[in-house]
Amino acid sequence: MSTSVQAPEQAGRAYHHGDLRSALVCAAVARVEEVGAEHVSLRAVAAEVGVSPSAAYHHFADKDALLGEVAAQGLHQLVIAVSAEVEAIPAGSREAAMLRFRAAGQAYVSFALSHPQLFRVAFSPYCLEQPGVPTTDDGSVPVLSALLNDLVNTGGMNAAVRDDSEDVFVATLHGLATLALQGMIPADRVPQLLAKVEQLIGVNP
Amino acid sequence: MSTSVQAPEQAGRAYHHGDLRSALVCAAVARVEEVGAEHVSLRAVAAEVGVSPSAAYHHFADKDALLGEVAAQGLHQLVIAVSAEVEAIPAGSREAAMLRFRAAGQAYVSFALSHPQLFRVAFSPYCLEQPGVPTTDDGSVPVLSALLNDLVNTGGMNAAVRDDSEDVFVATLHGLATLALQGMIPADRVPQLLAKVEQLIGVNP
DNA sequence: CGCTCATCTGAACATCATCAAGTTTCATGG
DNA sequence: CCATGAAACTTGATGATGTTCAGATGAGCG
Repeated sequence: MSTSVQAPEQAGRAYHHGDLRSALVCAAVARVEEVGAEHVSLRAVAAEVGVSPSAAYHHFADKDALLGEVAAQGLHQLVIAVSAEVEAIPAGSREAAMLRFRAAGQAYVSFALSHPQLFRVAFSPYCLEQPGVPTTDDGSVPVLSALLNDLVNTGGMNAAVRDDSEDVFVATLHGLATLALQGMIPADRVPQLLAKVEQLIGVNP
Repeated sequence: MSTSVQAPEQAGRAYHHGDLRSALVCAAVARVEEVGAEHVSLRAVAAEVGVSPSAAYHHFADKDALLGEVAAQGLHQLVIAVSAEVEAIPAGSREAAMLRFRAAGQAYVSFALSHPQLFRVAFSPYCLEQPGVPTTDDGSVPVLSALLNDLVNTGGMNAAVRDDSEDVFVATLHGLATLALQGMIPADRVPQLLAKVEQLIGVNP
């Protein structure tokens, strides 16, 4: 459940060198998930870590920069979550490729619904101010790109269809997740809609 | 460009009855578009209208409620913008239905790209706290629902395909708009992708 | 003319982001 | 082993912010 950002080794210890930067990001992520990015205060985050508010300014230019890191973390965790579900299914056959594809879609939406605030901040303006975030060329979610390659290679998808399908698929997935989060699409219809997407996009059973 | 929310009739006039509530929402919308919802201050909005900060509390429970109204306004303006583009094309023939369908998609994305901050706040948690916002049954964007009906009626789309296609189409549209806004899909690829979506969703030329 | 009520103001409070200056801690080289 | 300097953190302060509340103000009604 936790990721690359670690809490300090020993609690209660005086910090100074125990990688405060990561600890702050970690606490900020937690706080964002609790109350949403718009209600997070720098001071509360610092207090949770047991440090004075100004300490944060030795690691981040301002509050927005901290939230930018949270956004990057959110994107990262999303990729991790999707990858984990996909890689839990051994690759190889065409059937496997399809199962992995399906798992990716479900994992994407599941992540959004189980970490709503983190998902939201990951696609907020905060992550725009952030360098090193996966952009277009990188593919918004590289895992998905790889999955489509697998599908094509194992014959589960027509190669000619692939290129445009990638962005469309990613967009649909993201839209479903967002609208479901917003309550504009009932969450229980999502699996059915995902199946429909598969069919439309040209995944051959 | 402006919508149902009006500025007071005469500038410089003492308010007191000139519909402060609407004026505040209007100013808040402007402020959101300038600096983004996360950087809007209640005080600045009040000042822009020429009123003391506390006056706002006679019309809104708190700042979040004001931003909730802004979110609702954003959704409303989105619907208006899409409707306007669609209705600029006279209905009737099958070809017209298709053109209208295409116009709707383009209008949706255009609105997102030209009013990024307003679009974002419209699909933020703020509008969840808001009653009377179009939800599932209403259809997230009712215009789109009507458009699909037209397509089916004029033979531009198979009726059997329609039902699931609606949510998928809306989701894809929304995903495209969101990711384009985020820079995760190049804006200049959007028209091409919209065409692809049309084809996938089963619009018959 | 005077009453009343919703509307708005003023001043106040707690909290917030941010910064300048001081203080602690640590690693390092003599 | 200890002085030295840089980096990490704290203290204290400043101005802006959200929010509250007691009162002023003005409109409409009797």
